[in-house]
Amino acid sequence: MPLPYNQRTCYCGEVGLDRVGQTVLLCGWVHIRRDHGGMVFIDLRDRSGIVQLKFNPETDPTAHEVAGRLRTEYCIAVRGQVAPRPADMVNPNLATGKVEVNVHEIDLLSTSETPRFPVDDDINVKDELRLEYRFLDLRRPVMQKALITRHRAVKIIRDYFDKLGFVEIETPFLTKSTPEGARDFLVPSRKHLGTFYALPQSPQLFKQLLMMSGFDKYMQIVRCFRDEDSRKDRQPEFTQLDVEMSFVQIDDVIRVAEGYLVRVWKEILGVDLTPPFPRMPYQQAMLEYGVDRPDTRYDLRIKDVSDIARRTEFKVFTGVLDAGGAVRCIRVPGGAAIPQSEIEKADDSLQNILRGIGAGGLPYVKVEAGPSGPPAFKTGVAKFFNPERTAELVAATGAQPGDAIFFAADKSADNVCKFLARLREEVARRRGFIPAGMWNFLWVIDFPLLEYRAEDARYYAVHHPFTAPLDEDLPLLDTDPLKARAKAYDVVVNGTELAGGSIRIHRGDVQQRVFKLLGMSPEEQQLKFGFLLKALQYGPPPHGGFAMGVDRMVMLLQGLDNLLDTFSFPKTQEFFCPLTEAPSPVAQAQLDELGLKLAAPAKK
RNA sequence: GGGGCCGUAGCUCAAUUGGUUUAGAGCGCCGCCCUGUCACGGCGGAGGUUGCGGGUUCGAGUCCCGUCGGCCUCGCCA
Repeated sequence: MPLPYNQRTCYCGEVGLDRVGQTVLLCGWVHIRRDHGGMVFIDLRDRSGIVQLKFNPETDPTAHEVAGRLRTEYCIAVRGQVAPRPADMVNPNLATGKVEVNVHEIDLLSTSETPRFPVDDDINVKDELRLEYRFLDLRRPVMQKALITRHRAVKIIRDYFDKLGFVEIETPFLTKSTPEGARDFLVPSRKHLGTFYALPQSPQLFKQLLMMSGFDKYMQIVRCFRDEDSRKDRQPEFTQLDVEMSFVQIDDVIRVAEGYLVRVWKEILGVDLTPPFPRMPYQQAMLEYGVDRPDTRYDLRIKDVSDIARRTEFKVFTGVLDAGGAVRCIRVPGGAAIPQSEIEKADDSLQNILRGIGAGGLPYVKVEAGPSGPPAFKTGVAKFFNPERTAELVAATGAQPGDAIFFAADKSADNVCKFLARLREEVARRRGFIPAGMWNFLWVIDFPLLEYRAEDARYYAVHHPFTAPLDEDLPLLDTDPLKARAKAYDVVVNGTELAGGSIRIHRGDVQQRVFKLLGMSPEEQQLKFGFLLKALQYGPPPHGGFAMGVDRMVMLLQGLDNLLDTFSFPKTQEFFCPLTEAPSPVAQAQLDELGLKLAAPAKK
């Protein structure tokens, strides 16, 4: 019998003791049916939770008859009376477990095929299948919670920035390709045959132009597109909080960014962060942690022991040092207890993991109490350390009996960083050095402005080509560009880069100098960035800002290690959408209209 | 772009060195029974082109080649 489902009285999860005696009208999906032949129980689910419905054949034969035909995921509306459960029938596992609804009327709104997987929190199903049936996957309470949390985080951001006087301004999705940086997604133009728009990798230049337009506080929650291979924490399209401000220095931007992070963590997690967050120069991060996004929840800091290594007889050490490399190590407290197999034998041994990223091996020593007092080394490369070198290394690392010391040696110091950074992570995880519930926020600052890539023999911008150098490093652009530091900053939390930004170049002459350093001729500069250089001629204000990965933030807030569940409709690693089957071939007529001819027939 | 692992019932998995008939199990599904369950229970049942194509072999889920898809990883991601 038809029920006025538009007159729903409340959500399932809101049916509690306070509603006992009330008549409620509920809408939702059949979570599970328990049919006793006589009495039928249905768990009804909506986005708020689950409540038990009771169908009694004696009092409500018509409704009971319908209930007997219900199956999982049928969509129904019911009207009935809320009743307390008998004391011994209370279900403590259900938020609404103290009550049930005696259903008098039911309306079967639609039936359902048997779902390909249960609509439950704990499922063990391949991601691909979940994506194909994403509409069912998203019915699962844990997913509903994830998307609602995402909504709340975004709402907090908008409220926060609105209150501070920021204006949210949309920027184009169909824009100009900028070959610098990631690979662009291209969109062919029908009006201008043979030319292409690119989807924005970020609204970087538009937000700078908005500063030149006088909107001195801009923000946008915006989709960005990068056609680079995905990872479990990377999707081809993702969402950024994009912020830009005029007349600011680094500290001003950092204060604004810290403010919203504090609010989000407080309001979503109830966690009190205490600004200002610590700041760490890039150099220190690389030396002590091996990465520009240090996880400071555990120590295991890297020590450079090149001086000691040089005076050993170990050819691996002396060899890389002669070649201008470095020898560094980390001390692992209690590391002597790590079994040999885990260090060098097993398939997933530390050594094999390091070899997988290019290390030659994993030299190490275990530390034990020496016969006459001072610690001694054993196993591994212990034999290359005479008593003097041993004492020096013990002093340098603070090693105690029972520890292990792992070395990385390479003729490239960058590689040494890479190896030990990976080792830190791996050891911390395996040895349980990562404390739960800790949120270590920090700013990494003083990034180099440029890096040099030998493969095409030119400089590249570490952040992006619009980042300003530190004022005192400006002269270095002509003398020693690699030494110039940038007015750039990244927020790192627990080893994840969450946001990054910079003060931008707001002087045309400086911008052209940087472009030139990046190997761009004046003609090329005009071709690629003429509009920026033009705008810089009309009273550009000093400005800077940052961008933050919203998806990544939501991932952190929910304790996920996978970005997929922060998106409503994500894609697989190969950028395929199992739900819509995008991308797909298009009609020949569409290609003709765009003046496109395929070099090879489309697959599938 | 490179490397690795994987693909068997609706789902998650099993199937000895290539060899036993009809490729199994749990869950789910279908039917009947059951008035207080909430992991409901009992009895019965259906369900498979082992991703796809080729090859080796007396014989292939198992071995080889190709292909499609998924995941991990290196490169890449200013």
